[in-house]
Amino acid sequence: MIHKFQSVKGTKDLLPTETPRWRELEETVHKFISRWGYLEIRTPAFEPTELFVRSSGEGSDIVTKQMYTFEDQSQTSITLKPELTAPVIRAYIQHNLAKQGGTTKLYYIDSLYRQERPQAGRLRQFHQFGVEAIGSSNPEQDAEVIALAYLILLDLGIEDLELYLNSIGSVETRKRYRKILSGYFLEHEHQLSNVSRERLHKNPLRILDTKDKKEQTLLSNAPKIYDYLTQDDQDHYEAVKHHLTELEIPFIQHDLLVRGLDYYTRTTFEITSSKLGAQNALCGGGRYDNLVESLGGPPTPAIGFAAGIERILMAQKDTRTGEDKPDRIYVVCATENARDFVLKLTMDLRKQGLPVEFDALRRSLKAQMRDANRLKCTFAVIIGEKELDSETIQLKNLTTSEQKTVQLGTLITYLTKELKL
RNA sequence: GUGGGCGUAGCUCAGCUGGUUAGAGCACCUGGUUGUGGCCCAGGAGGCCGUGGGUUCAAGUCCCAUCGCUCACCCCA
Repeated sequence: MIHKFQSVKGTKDLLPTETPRWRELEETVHKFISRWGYLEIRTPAFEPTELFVRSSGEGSDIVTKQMYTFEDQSQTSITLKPELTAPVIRAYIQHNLAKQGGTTKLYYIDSLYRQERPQAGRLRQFHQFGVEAIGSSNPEQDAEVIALAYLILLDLGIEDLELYLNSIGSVETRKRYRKILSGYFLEHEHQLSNVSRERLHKNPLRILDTKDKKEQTLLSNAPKIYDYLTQDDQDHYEAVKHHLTELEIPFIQHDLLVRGLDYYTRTTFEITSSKLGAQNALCGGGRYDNLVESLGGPPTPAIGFAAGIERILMAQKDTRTGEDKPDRIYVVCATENARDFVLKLTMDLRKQGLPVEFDALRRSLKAQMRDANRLKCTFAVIIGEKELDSETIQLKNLTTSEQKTVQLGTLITYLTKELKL
Protein backbone atom coordinates (compact mmCIF):
# COMPACT_ATOMS: atom_id res chain seq x y z
CA MET A 1 0.00 0.00 0.00
CA ILE A 2 1.42 3.34 -1.05
CA HIS A 3 1.78 5.83 1.74
CA LYS A 4 -0.47 8.82 1.30
CA PHE A 5 1.11 12.15 1.98
CA GLN A 6 -0.45 14.73 4.22
CA SER A 7 0.30 18.37 4.72
CA VAL A 8 2.79 18.89 7.52
CA LYS A 9 1.35 19.41 11.00
CA GLY A 10 0.28 22.97 11.52
CA THR A 11 0.09 23.78 7.81
CA LYS A 12 -3.11 24.08 5.81
CA ASP A 13 -4.24 23.99 2.23
CA LEU A 14 -6.48 26.84 1.20
CA LEU A 15 -9.05 25.20 -1.02
CA PRO A 16 -11.03 26.97 -3.73
CA THR A 17 -13.91 27.31 -1.30
CA GLU A 18 -11.89 29.65 0.91
CA THR A 19 -9.50 31.45 -1.41
CA PRO A 20 -12.13 34.04 -2.39
CA ARG A 21 -12.35 35.22 1.22
CA TRP A 22 -8.57 35.52 1.37
CA ARG A 23 -8.45 37.49 -1.82
CA GLU A 24 -11.13 39.81 -0.63
CA LEU A 25 -9.26 40.45 2.61
CA GLU A 26 -5.98 41.00 0.79
CA GLU A 27 -7.58 43.48 -1.57
CA THR A 28 -9.02 45.43 1.34
CA VAL A 29 -5.64 45.51 3.01
CA HIS A 30 -3.87 46.76 -0.11
CA LYS A 31 -6.44 49.45 -0.78
CA PHE A 32 -6.88 50.60 2.81
CA ILE A 33 -3.23 50.79 3.76
CA SER A 34 -2.04 52.41 0.53
CA ARG A 35 -4.53 55.18 1.12
CA TRP A 36 -2.59 55.98 4.27
CA GLY A 37 0.60 56.38 2.29
CA TYR A 38 2.28 53.09 3.09
CA LEU A 39 4.15 51.25 0.35
CA GLU A 40 4.33 47.50 -0.04
CA ILE A 41 7.50 45.59 0.69
CA ARG A 42 8.19 41.88 0.19
CA THR A 43 11.12 40.22 1.86
CA PRO A 44 12.54 36.69 1.40
CA ALA A 45 11.03 33.67 3.12
CA PHE A 46 14.24 33.06 5.04
CA GLU A 47 16.96 35.15 6.60
CA PRO A 48 20.23 34.62 8.43
CA THR A 49 19.37 33.08 11.81
CA GLU A 50 21.37 35.75 13.58
CA LEU A 51 18.96 38.47 12.44
CA PHE A 52 16.17 37.06 14.57
CA VAL A 53 18.39 36.20 17.50
CA ARG A 54 19.63 39.78 17.61
CA SER A 55 16.23 41.43 17.18
CA SER A 56 13.80 39.26 19.13
CA GLY A 57 16.26 38.54 21.91
CA GLU A 58 18.20 35.43 22.72
CA GLY A 59 15.92 34.44 25.56
CA SER A 60 12.65 35.07 23.76
CA ASP A 61 10.35 32.14 23.14
CA ILE A 62 10.55 32.64 19.40
CA VAL A 63 14.28 32.18 19.39
CA THR A 64 14.57 29.46 22.00
CA LYS A 65 11.94 27.09 20.76
CA GLN A 66 9.91 28.24 17.78
CA MET A 67 12.24 28.83 14.87
CA TYR A 68 12.61 26.63 11.82
CA THR A 69 16.37 26.76 11.54
CA PHE A 70 18.63 24.75 9.26
CA GLU A 71 22.03 24.90 7.67
CA ASP A 72 22.18 25.37 3.93
CA GLN A 73 24.80 23.72 1.69
CA SER A 74 27.42 26.23 2.63
CA GLN A 75 26.86 25.70 6.35
CA THR A 76 25.17 29.06 6.80
CA SER A 77 22.48 29.02 9.45
CA ILE A 78 19.18 29.98 7.87
CA THR A 79 15.81 30.58 9.53
CA LEU A 80 12.32 30.71 8.05
CA LYS A 81 11.01 34.08 9.19
CA PRO A 82 9.09 33.85 12.47
CA GLU A 83 8.22 37.56 12.47
CA LEU A 84 8.38 40.40 9.99
CA THR A 85 9.69 43.49 11.66
CA ALA A 86 13.29 42.35 11.66
CA PRO A 87 13.40 41.44 7.94
CA VAL A 88 11.72 44.72 7.00
CA ILE A 89 14.18 46.69 9.08
CA ARG A 90 17.04 44.67 7.59
CA ALA A 91 15.85 45.62 4.12
CA TYR A 92 15.36 49.22 5.19
CA ILE A 93 18.97 49.41 6.31
CA GLN A 94 20.40 47.37 3.46
CA HIS A 95 18.81 49.51 0.75
CA ASN A 96 19.22 52.71 2.71
CA LEU A 97 15.56 53.60 2.34
CA ALA A 98 16.11 56.49 4.72
CA LYS A 99 17.87 58.38 1.93
CA GLN A 100 14.48 59.17 0.37
CA GLY A 101 13.87 61.52 3.27
CA GLY A 102 10.85 61.84 5.52
CA THR A 103 9.45 58.85 7.29
CA THR A 104 9.56 55.49 5.62
CA LYS A 105 6.16 53.85 5.73
CA LEU A 106 6.06 50.23 4.67
CA TYR A 107 3.43 47.50 4.72
CA TYR A 108 3.37 43.80 3.94
CA ILE A 109 1.21 40.72 3.63
CA ASP A 110 3.25 37.62 4.23
CA SER A 111 3.69 34.06 5.53
CA LEU A 112 5.45 33.31 8.81
CA TYR A 113 6.71 30.13 10.39
CA ARG A 114 6.84 29.14 14.02
CA GLN A 115 7.16 25.66 15.37
CA GLU A 116 4.54 25.66 18.10
CA ARG A 117 1.85 23.18 18.96
CA PRO A 118 -1.09 24.08 16.69
CA GLN A 119 -4.45 25.01 18.17
CA ALA A 120 -7.41 27.21 17.29
CA GLY A 121 -5.95 30.34 15.75
CA ARG A 122 -2.42 29.08 15.76
CA LEU A 123 -0.62 27.42 12.88
CA ARG A 124 3.00 26.70 12.08
CA GLN A 125 2.75 28.52 8.80
CA PHE A 126 0.47 31.49 9.21
CA HIS A 127 -0.12 34.87 7.65
CA GLN A 128 0.04 38.43 8.77
CA PHE A 129 -0.29 41.85 7.33
CA GLY A 130 1.28 44.78 9.04
CA VAL A 131 3.01 48.12 8.78
CA GLU A 132 6.22 49.71 9.94
CA ALA A 133 6.49 53.50 10.20
CA ILE A 134 10.17 54.28 10.43
CA GLY A 135 11.67 57.63 11.33
CA SER A 136 9.40 59.46 13.74
CA SER A 137 9.54 59.26 17.51
CA ASN A 138 6.54 61.51 17.96
CA PRO A 139 3.24 60.41 19.51
CA GLU A 140 1.30 61.39 16.37
CA GLN A 141 3.05 58.55 14.65
CA ASP A 142 1.98 56.13 17.37
CA ALA A 143 -1.57 57.40 17.03
CA GLU A 144 -1.54 56.95 13.26
CA VAL A 145 -0.30 53.38 13.42
CA ILE A 146 -2.69 52.37 16.19
CA ALA A 147 -5.62 54.05 14.44
CA LEU A 148 -4.73 52.26 11.24
CA ALA A 149 -4.72 48.89 12.97
CA TYR A 150 -8.02 49.58 14.68
CA LEU A 151 -9.82 51.05 11.70
CA ILE A 152 -8.77 48.40 9.23
CA LEU A 153 -10.05 45.69 11.53
CA LEU A 154 -13.33 47.56 11.80
CA ASP A 155 -13.43 47.88 8.04
CA LEU A 156 -12.87 44.15 7.73
CA GLY A 157 -16.12 43.69 9.60
CA ILE A 158 -14.89 42.51 12.97
CA GLU A 159 -17.07 43.08 15.96
CA ASP A 160 -16.15 43.16 19.64
CA LEU A 161 -12.81 44.80 19.11
CA GLU A 162 -10.85 45.72 22.19
CA LEU A 163 -7.73 47.81 21.98
CA TYR A 164 -5.31 47.50 24.87
CA LEU A 165 -2.64 50.09 25.34
CA ASN A 166 0.40 50.37 27.54
CA SER A 167 3.78 52.00 27.74
CA ILE A 168 6.74 49.99 28.88
CA GLY A 169 9.26 52.81 28.73
CA SER A 170 12.79 52.63 27.54
CA VAL A 171 15.02 49.60 27.78
CA GLU A 172 16.64 51.05 30.91
CA THR A 173 13.30 51.74 32.55
CA ARG A 174 12.25 48.22 31.89
CA LYS A 175 15.44 46.79 33.34
CA ARG A 176 14.96 48.81 36.50
CA TYR A 177 11.28 47.90 36.77
CA ARG A 178 12.06 44.27 36.20
CA LYS A 179 14.36 44.22 39.18
CA ILE A 180 11.79 45.86 41.41
CA LEU A 181 9.08 43.56 40.19
CA SER A 182 11.04 40.39 40.80
CA GLY A 183 11.87 41.72 44.25
CA TYR A 184 8.17 42.08 44.93
CA PHE A 185 7.31 38.62 43.67
CA LEU A 186 10.22 37.03 45.51
CA GLU A 187 8.73 38.30 48.74
CA HIS A 188 5.46 36.64 47.85
CA GLU A 189 6.88 33.60 46.13
CA HIS A 190 4.87 31.20 48.26
CA GLN A 191 1.67 32.64 46.77
CA LEU A 192 2.76 32.07 43.19
CA SER A 193 1.69 29.23 40.93
CA ASN A 194 4.29 26.88 39.54
CA VAL A 195 4.15 28.53 36.16
CA SER A 196 4.68 31.96 37.62
CA ARG A 197 7.49 30.75 39.80
CA GLU A 198 9.29 29.58 36.69
CA ARG A 199 8.71 32.92 35.02
CA LEU A 200 10.05 34.71 38.04
CA HIS A 201 13.55 33.77 36.98
CA LYS A 202 13.11 33.75 33.22
CA ASN A 203 11.05 36.90 32.73
CA PRO A 204 9.15 38.31 35.72
CA LEU A 205 7.20 40.68 33.46
CA ARG A 206 5.35 37.70 32.12
CA ILE A 207 3.82 36.98 35.52
CA LEU A 208 1.68 40.03 34.87
CA ASP A 209 0.01 38.07 32.10
CA THR A 210 -1.11 35.26 34.35
CA LYS A 211 -4.55 33.76 34.00
CA ASP A 212 -4.45 32.29 37.48
CA LYS A 213 -7.29 33.88 39.46
CA LYS A 214 -5.65 33.33 42.79
CA GLU A 215 -2.81 35.58 41.77
CA GLN A 216 -5.00 38.52 40.80
CA THR A 217 -4.88 40.25 44.19
CA LEU A 218 -1.16 39.79 44.31
CA LEU A 219 -0.98 41.49 40.94
CA SER A 220 -3.16 44.40 41.86
CA ASN A 221 -0.73 45.28 44.63
CA ALA A 222 2.34 44.81 42.47
CA PRO A 223 4.38 47.86 41.48
CA LYS A 224 3.09 49.41 38.25
CA ILE A 225 5.46 50.10 35.39
CA TYR A 226 3.82 53.45 34.85
CA ASP A 227 5.32 54.69 38.10
CA TYR A 228 8.78 53.93 36.83
CA LEU A 229 8.51 55.68 33.49
CA THR A 230 10.69 58.73 32.96
CA GLN A 231 8.99 62.10 32.53
CA ASP A 232 9.59 61.91 28.76
CA ASP A 233 8.09 58.44 28.58
CA GLN A 234 5.06 59.58 30.52
CA ASP A 235 4.58 62.66 28.37
CA HIS A 236 4.79 60.54 25.27
CA TYR A 237 2.27 58.05 26.63
CA GLU A 238 -0.14 60.80 27.66
CA ALA A 239 0.12 62.38 24.22
CA VAL A 240 -0.65 59.08 22.50
CA LYS A 241 -3.73 58.63 24.65
CA HIS A 242 -4.77 62.18 23.97
CA HIS A 243 -4.55 61.69 20.23
CA LEU A 244 -6.47 58.44 20.32
CA THR A 245 -9.21 60.07 22.33
CA GLU A 246 -9.39 62.93 19.82
CA LEU A 247 -9.59 60.41 16.99
CA GLU A 248 -12.36 58.58 18.83
CA ILE A 249 -10.43 55.35 18.93
CA PRO A 250 -11.59 53.61 22.09
CA PHE A 251 -8.80 52.00 24.10
CA ILE A 252 -8.30 50.33 27.41
CA GLN A 253 -5.23 51.07 29.47
CA HIS A 254 -3.65 47.79 30.37
CA ASP A 255 -0.61 48.27 32.52
CA LEU A 256 0.01 44.56 32.55
CA LEU A 257 0.46 44.36 28.80
CA VAL A 258 4.01 43.30 28.10
CA ARG A 259 5.09 41.89 24.80
CA GLY A 260 7.22 38.86 24.10
CA LEU A 261 9.82 40.49 21.94
CA ASP A 262 12.76 42.32 23.44
CA TYR A 263 12.86 45.20 21.01
CA TYR A 264 9.74 47.06 22.11
CA THR A 265 10.05 50.45 23.78
CA ARG A 266 7.41 52.84 25.10
CA THR A 267 4.09 52.19 23.37
CA THR A 268 2.79 48.64 23.14
CA PHE A 269 -0.69 47.65 22.07
CA GLU A 270 -2.82 44.69 21.26
CA ILE A 271 -6.25 44.28 19.70
CA THR A 272 -8.40 41.31 20.63
CA SER A 273 -11.80 39.96 19.71
CA SER A 274 -14.08 37.94 21.96
CA LYS A 275 -15.15 35.99 18.87
CA LEU A 276 -11.92 34.02 19.09
CA GLY A 277 -10.82 31.14 21.30
CA ALA A 278 -7.94 31.21 23.69
CA GLN A 279 -5.72 32.83 21.10
CA ASN A 280 -7.72 36.02 20.98
CA ALA A 281 -5.12 38.54 19.82
CA LEU A 282 -5.86 39.76 16.32
CA CYS A 283 -3.13 42.30 16.21
CA GLY A 284 -0.10 43.26 18.22
CA GLY A 285 2.38 46.03 17.89
CA GLY A 286 4.44 48.70 19.44
CA ARG A 287 7.27 51.14 19.22
CA TYR A 288 10.84 49.95 18.80
CA ASP A 289 13.15 52.91 18.96
CA ASN A 290 16.38 50.94 19.29
CA LEU A 291 15.96 48.18 16.76
CA VAL A 292 17.25 49.94 13.66
CA GLU A 293 20.42 50.90 15.43
CA SER A 294 20.95 47.50 16.97
CA LEU A 295 20.69 45.93 13.51
CA GLY A 296 23.46 48.18 12.23
CA GLY A 297 21.54 51.21 10.97
CA PRO A 298 21.62 54.78 12.21
CA PRO A 299 19.66 55.51 15.39
CA THR A 300 16.10 55.62 14.09
CA PRO A 301 12.80 55.44 15.97
CA ALA A 302 10.00 53.33 14.55
CA ILE A 303 6.64 51.79 15.33
CA GLY A 304 4.55 49.08 13.71
CA PHE A 305 2.00 46.36 14.10
CA ALA A 306 1.20 42.95 12.70
CA ALA A 307 -2.24 41.39 12.41
CA GLY A 308 -2.99 37.68 12.03
CA ILE A 309 -4.97 36.93 8.90
CA GLU A 310 -6.24 33.49 9.93
CA ARG A 311 -7.56 34.97 13.16
CA ILE A 312 -9.23 37.85 11.38
CA LEU A 313 -10.95 35.39 9.07
CA MET A 314 -12.18 33.50 12.13
CA ALA A 315 -13.43 36.64 13.83
CA GLN A 316 -15.18 38.04 10.78
CA LYS A 317 -18.89 37.58 10.81
CA ASP A 318 -19.46 35.21 7.95
CA THR A 319 -20.15 37.67 5.20
CA ARG A 320 -20.24 35.08 2.50
CA THR A 321 -19.67 37.38 -0.36
CA GLY A 322 -21.97 36.02 -2.99
CA GLU A 323 -19.86 37.94 -5.47
CA ASP A 324 -21.81 37.70 -8.65
CA LYS A 325 -19.88 35.67 -11.09
CA PRO A 326 -20.07 36.64 -14.74
CA ASP A 327 -22.43 34.62 -16.87
CA ARG A 328 -20.65 31.49 -17.99
CA ILE A 329 -21.15 29.60 -21.22
CA TYR A 330 -20.91 25.85 -21.69
CA VAL A 331 -20.21 24.50 -25.13
CA VAL A 332 -21.95 21.16 -25.35
CA CYS A 333 -20.95 18.40 -27.76
CA ALA A 334 -24.04 16.54 -28.95
CA THR A 335 -22.49 14.10 -31.42
CA GLU A 336 -19.03 12.63 -31.65
CA ASN A 337 -18.14 14.23 -34.94
CA ALA A 338 -18.63 17.68 -33.40
CA ARG A 339 -15.85 17.21 -30.87
CA ASP A 340 -13.12 19.01 -32.81
CA PHE A 341 -15.40 21.89 -33.53
CA VAL A 342 -16.48 22.22 -29.90
CA LEU A 343 -12.90 22.73 -28.79
CA LYS A 344 -12.28 25.24 -31.54
CA LEU A 345 -15.44 27.20 -30.81
CA THR A 346 -14.63 27.20 -27.09
CA MET A 347 -11.29 28.77 -27.82
CA ASP A 348 -12.76 31.30 -30.26
CA LEU A 349 -15.25 32.46 -27.65
CA ARG A 350 -12.53 32.69 -25.02
CA LYS A 351 -10.48 34.83 -27.37
CA GLN A 352 -13.40 37.26 -27.26
CA GLY A 353 -13.00 37.38 -23.48
CA LEU A 354 -15.99 35.20 -22.71
CA PRO A 355 -15.88 32.74 -19.81
CA VAL A 356 -16.43 29.39 -21.47
CA GLU A 357 -16.46 25.75 -20.36
CA PHE A 358 -16.42 22.53 -22.32
CA ASP A 359 -16.32 18.84 -21.46
CA ALA A 360 -12.99 17.09 -21.82
CA LEU A 361 -14.35 13.83 -20.42
CA ARG A 362 -16.33 12.94 -23.55
CA ARG A 363 -19.43 12.52 -21.48
CA SER A 364 -22.95 12.12 -22.80
CA LEU A 365 -25.01 15.10 -23.82
CA LYS A 366 -27.13 14.68 -20.75
CA ALA A 367 -24.09 14.56 -18.51
CA GLN A 368 -22.74 17.70 -20.14
CA MET A 369 -26.00 19.53 -19.55
CA ARG A 370 -25.96 18.44 -15.94
CA ASP A 371 -22.39 19.65 -15.66
CA ALA A 372 -23.36 23.00 -17.14
CA ASN A 373 -26.06 23.28 -14.54
CA ARG A 374 -23.70 22.29 -11.73
CA LEU A 375 -21.25 24.97 -12.82
CA LYS A 376 -24.11 27.48 -12.80
CA CYS A 377 -23.61 28.35 -16.44
CA THR A 378 -26.24 30.64 -17.87
CA PHE A 379 -25.99 29.50 -21.46
CA ALA A 380 -25.43 26.19 -23.19
CA VAL A 381 -24.19 26.30 -26.76
CA ILE A 382 -25.14 22.93 -28.24
CA ILE A 383 -23.46 21.56 -31.32
CA GLY A 384 -24.14 18.27 -33.07
CA GLU A 385 -24.23 16.91 -36.55
CA LYS A 386 -27.26 18.95 -37.60
CA GLU A 387 -25.64 22.16 -36.47
CA LEU A 388 -22.38 21.35 -38.22
CA ASP A 389 -24.27 20.80 -41.45
CA SER A 390 -26.30 23.99 -41.22
CA GLU A 391 -23.59 26.19 -39.66
CA THR A 392 -25.81 27.00 -36.71
CA ILE A 393 -25.81 26.24 -33.01
CA GLN A 394 -28.54 25.65 -30.45
CA LEU A 395 -28.40 28.33 -27.79
CA LYS A 396 -30.16 27.37 -24.59
CA ASN A 397 -30.71 29.83 -21.80
CA LEU A 398 -30.33 27.70 -18.69
CA THR A 399 -32.20 30.10 -16.46
CA THR A 400 -35.31 30.40 -18.59
CA SER A 401 -34.91 27.09 -20.46
CA GLU A 402 -35.58 28.91 -23.74
CA GLN A 403 -33.72 27.49 -26.70
CA LYS A 404 -33.25 28.85 -30.16
CA THR A 405 -31.23 28.34 -33.30
CA VAL A 406 -28.51 30.91 -33.89
CA GLN A 407 -26.36 31.38 -36.97
CA LEU A 408 -22.78 30.56 -36.17
CA GLY A 409 -21.61 33.80 -37.75
CA THR A 410 -23.69 35.91 -35.38
CA LEU A 411 -23.05 33.93 -32.19
CA ILE A 412 -20.23 36.04 -30.82
CA THR A 413 -22.01 39.34 -31.38
CA TYR A 414 -25.15 37.85 -29.91
CA LEU A 415 -23.45 36.53 -26.80
CA THR A 416 -21.40 39.63 -26.08
CA LYS A 417 -24.56 41.67 -26.31
CA GLU A 418 -26.75 39.37 -24.25
CA LEU A 419 -24.41 38.60 -21.39
CA LYS A 420 -23.60 40.70 -18.40
CA LEU A 421 -19.92 40.11 -17.92
C1' G B 1 7.17 19.82 25.54
C1' U B 2 2.41 18.62 28.95
C1' G B 3 -2.90 17.44 29.41
C1' G B 4 -8.21 16.58 27.59
C1' G B 5 -11.51 15.14 23.39
C1' C B 6 -12.00 12.62 18.74
C1' G B 7 -10.57 9.10 14.32
C1' U B 8 -16.69 4.61 10.52
C1' A B 9 -18.09 6.22 2.46
C1' G B 10 -15.73 12.36 -1.00
C1' C B 11 -18.56 15.45 3.18
C1' U B 12 -21.74 15.45 7.88
C1' C B 13 -22.66 11.67 11.01
C1' A B 14 -25.58 6.88 13.13
C1' G B 15 -24.06 2.07 14.74
C1' C B 16 -27.67 0.31 22.04
C1' U B 17 -24.97 -3.56 26.90
C1' G B 18 -19.19 -7.30 21.50
C1' G B 19 -23.32 -11.45 17.64
C1' U B 20 -25.10 -12.64 10.37
C1' U B 21 -23.39 -9.70 3.97
C1' A B 22 -21.38 -2.07 8.36
C1' G B 23 -25.90 2.12 7.69
C1' A B 24 -28.34 7.23 6.65
C1' G B 25 -28.39 12.19 4.49
C1' C B 26 -25.75 15.14 1.00
C1' A B 27 -22.43 14.67 -3.18
C1' C B 28 -21.17 11.32 -7.39
C1' C B 29 -22.52 7.80 -11.69
C1' U B 30 -26.42 5.30 -14.89
C1' G B 31 -31.43 4.98 -16.50
C1' G B 32 -36.67 6.95 -16.85
C1' U B 33 -35.94 11.29 -22.81
C1' U B 34 -33.02 6.97 -30.29
C1' G B 35 -29.44 14.97 -29.27
C1' U B 36 -31.15 18.51 -23.60
C1' G B 37 -29.79 20.55 -17.13
C1' G B 38 -32.31 21.90 -12.27
C1' C B 39 -37.39 18.77 -9.49
C1' C B 40 -39.11 13.73 -9.06
C1' C B 41 -38.65 8.29 -9.51
C1' A B 42 -35.64 3.68 -10.08
C1' G B 43 -30.95 1.66 -9.79
C1' G B 44 -25.46 1.82 -8.97
C1' A B 45 -20.56 2.67 -7.42
C1' G B 46 -17.83 3.93 -3.27
C1' G B 47 -15.49 1.55 3.56
C1' C B 48 -8.46 -3.48 5.36
C1' C B 49 -14.50 1.12 10.73
C1' G B 50 -6.65 5.58 11.34
C1' U B 51 -2.63 1.64 12.09
C1' G B 52 -0.44 -2.54 14.92
C1' G B 53 -1.09 -5.95 18.70
C1' G B 54 -4.18 -8.37 22.54
C1' U B 55 -8.83 -10.56 24.99
C1' U B 56 -12.85 -13.70 22.87
C1' C B 57 -16.17 -19.03 19.60
C1' A B 58 -16.97 -13.90 17.72
C1' A B 59 -14.28 -6.93 17.86
C1' G B 60 -16.43 -0.89 14.33
C1' U B 61 -17.82 -2.00 19.53
C1' C B 62 -13.54 -4.17 25.11
C1' C B 63 -7.90 -3.57 26.54
C1' C B 64 -2.81 -1.83 25.23
C1' A B 65 0.35 0.68 22.01
C1' U B 66 1.10 3.88 17.99
C1' C B 67 -0.03 7.64 14.36
C1' G B 68 -3.17 11.61 12.99
C1' C B 69 -6.67 15.52 13.93
C1' U B 70 -8.53 18.86 17.52
C1' C B 71 -8.92 21.94 21.98
C1' A B 72 -6.25 23.83 26.10
C1' C B 73 -1.52 24.95 28.85
C1' C B 74 3.16 27.42 27.51
C1' C B 75 3.63 31.59 24.18
C1' C B 76 1.76 34.59 20.66
C1' A B 77 -0.78 36.93 15.24
